[in-house]
Amino acid sequence: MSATIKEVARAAGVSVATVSRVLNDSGPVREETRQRIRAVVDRLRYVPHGAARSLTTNSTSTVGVLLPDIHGEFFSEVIRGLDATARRGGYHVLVSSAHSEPGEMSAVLRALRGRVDGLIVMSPHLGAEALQADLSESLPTLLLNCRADGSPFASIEVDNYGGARAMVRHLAGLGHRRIALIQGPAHNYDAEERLRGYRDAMRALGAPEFTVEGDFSEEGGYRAARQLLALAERPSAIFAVNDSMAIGCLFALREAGVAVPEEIALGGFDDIPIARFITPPLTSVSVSIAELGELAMARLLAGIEGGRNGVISGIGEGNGEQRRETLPTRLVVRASCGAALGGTRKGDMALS
Amino acid sequence: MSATIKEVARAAGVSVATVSRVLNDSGPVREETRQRIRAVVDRLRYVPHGAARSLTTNSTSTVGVLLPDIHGEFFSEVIRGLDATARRGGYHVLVSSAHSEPGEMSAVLRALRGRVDGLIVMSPHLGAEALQADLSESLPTLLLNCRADGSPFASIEVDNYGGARAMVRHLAGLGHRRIALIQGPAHNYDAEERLRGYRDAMRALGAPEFTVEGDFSEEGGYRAARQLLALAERPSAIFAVNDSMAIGCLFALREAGVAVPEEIALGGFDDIPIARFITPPLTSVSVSIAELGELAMARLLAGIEGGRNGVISGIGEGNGEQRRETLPTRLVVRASCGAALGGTRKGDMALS
DNA sequence: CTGAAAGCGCTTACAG
DNA sequence: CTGAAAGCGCTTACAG
Repeated sequence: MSATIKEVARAAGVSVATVSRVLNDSGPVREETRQRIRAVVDRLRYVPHGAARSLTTNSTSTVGVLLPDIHGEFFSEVIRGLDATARRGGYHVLVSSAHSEPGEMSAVLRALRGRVDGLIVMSPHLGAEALQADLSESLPTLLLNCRADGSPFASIEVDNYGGARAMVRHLAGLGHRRIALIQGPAHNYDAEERLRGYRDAMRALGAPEFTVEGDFSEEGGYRAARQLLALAERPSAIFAVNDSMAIGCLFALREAGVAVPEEIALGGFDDIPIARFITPPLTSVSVSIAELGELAMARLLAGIEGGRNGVISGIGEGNGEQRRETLPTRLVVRASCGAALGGTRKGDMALS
Repeated sequence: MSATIKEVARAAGVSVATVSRVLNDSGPVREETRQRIRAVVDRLRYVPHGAARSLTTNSTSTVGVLLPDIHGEFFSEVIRGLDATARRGGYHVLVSSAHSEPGEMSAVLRALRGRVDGLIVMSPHLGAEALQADLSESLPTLLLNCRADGSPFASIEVDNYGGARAMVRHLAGLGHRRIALIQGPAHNYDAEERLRGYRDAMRALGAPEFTVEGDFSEEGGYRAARQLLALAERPSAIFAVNDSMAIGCLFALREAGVAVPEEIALGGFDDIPIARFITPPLTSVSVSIAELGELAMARLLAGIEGGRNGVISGIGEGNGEQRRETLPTRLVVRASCGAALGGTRKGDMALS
């Protein structure tokens, strides 16, 4: 059992009120008293009891983060960004991951009451309206990579649409017309936006659309590639909507003896660290995930602090002034698309 | 603002004590009363206030998880396992990541007081003795992949040593003697254990040791490979102590026109999902990370519940009966080491 | 500058 | 089966 404020007070010969004041730097305290108390605090290794403080201040210094069932780098990176800026702001992060079913999501959201000062919800499966019932406008909330149209909450998302368009245009610029798309999981917002970008770009080019199902996994990319290879008229380029699938696809192409990029050009999305270290290095759309996490947390904390000060924040304050931000992507051209043929790692070219 | 227990009590025409009883299924309540209260709870969407409950029960239903600054799949997987079993047990997870400096670690550990019922600390940089000062024997604590010798806490670790030995022996079995090792970051426990496994195995074979520095990144593997290639007498096999480095290494070999596995055989560690989809597919040591997380959380929760019931648990109960568990690894043989030459994905062979 | 006391929202003996 | 009351460890007006 650790010490309580009462024990500190007794040991320092003061009231708990005074101890509280020096702990929180609130109210005036005689310098000598302050030092005496500080000394006792250190000696007793006293740390205020979180729950007690939460109860009286009605704030928890923690934010809840709900993440879907995601694998790989993305998850790590986004947490890294979220956690770093949370800590800098003096907040803790309560995570809950692997929410594929809506019911689970609801349960967790409920359980968080009184435990968090705000919420970051990443829900590529569920649109904002589906979440609405479980979200409270009185709790600062930020939607991440979520279909957020018409929701009263602020949101941040990656420019999936723009990134996908850029990739298609780049491939088209290299002379490709038969550009196939390996899709992401059904009902996934990121995947759908990338698909939309592809479609619009293809339409603008007057090129034939050409899609095959996928699921964001290497295995899925592999299977999709096999399907494409079985086609009478093969595509001249393949755009996998994430790098994992692009890598699975590349494996299938190599297995089939198809030269990349000579026979089929290849592009991915996400620009995971491994992308530049496969052969040929993978052209991809770069997304700064950690930055996404940082930005999201910064916005949420601003909303929380703003709400505390009665400032209108647009973060679940029910004022309808919900902010919506989009994080830009960047096309990174490497050898897999044929543009940088023979180029080495050093030859990375970035097109904003 | 959400409803409080008092409002529920008033609306149901009972005392708060009775409401509390039905909420917690403690004590007897007339069926009719129970139903009336349940109805009000639902109507008001009442959820008990976490902090208040924590304060009176002196338990938080949350466990803290401290993770080092790790990237990639590992992080996601371990969280997935931890979170899944925590939720199943009715616990929340407070994560804090990116602890590279000891000071940071201390600060976070302090801040967690009164916020968690137990702790999982993954600290490959710091040994248990370094953590000792910041850990309390009165708080159930489990050390993950941490140099835990002589600590009063329970611990779980991956069998890095055994996995590395298995890899070396396998390579040796294929006729290799000049087996180079690409090391992990200095002072990293996992890396050191893998190194130790390599050394012992090489010594047992009477083969010459042969190590070069690395840092667990693709880039580090790339650089290490360049060093090895510059050697007058090149190794005939390279064992990178993680897959990311193996992939960077493979890239360098290919760039230099060295055939894998014909000229140089290659092995990694971790068996990340991508391992089987690179060319050639990577022989690696498989670790079930999600399982590691599940096991760790299960042990911790048992310790927490046990402590609650006064049972001796060996999880930071100060009784010196600290349990130490090791999660086995599995060698997965693919084409990169030359054993499965010409084999396809389907040709994965697993040697326990 | 300092202290006594109320109150945050719960749970839990203790009575009845 | 049910309720009144104490208490968990804090913070914060309110007095002095």
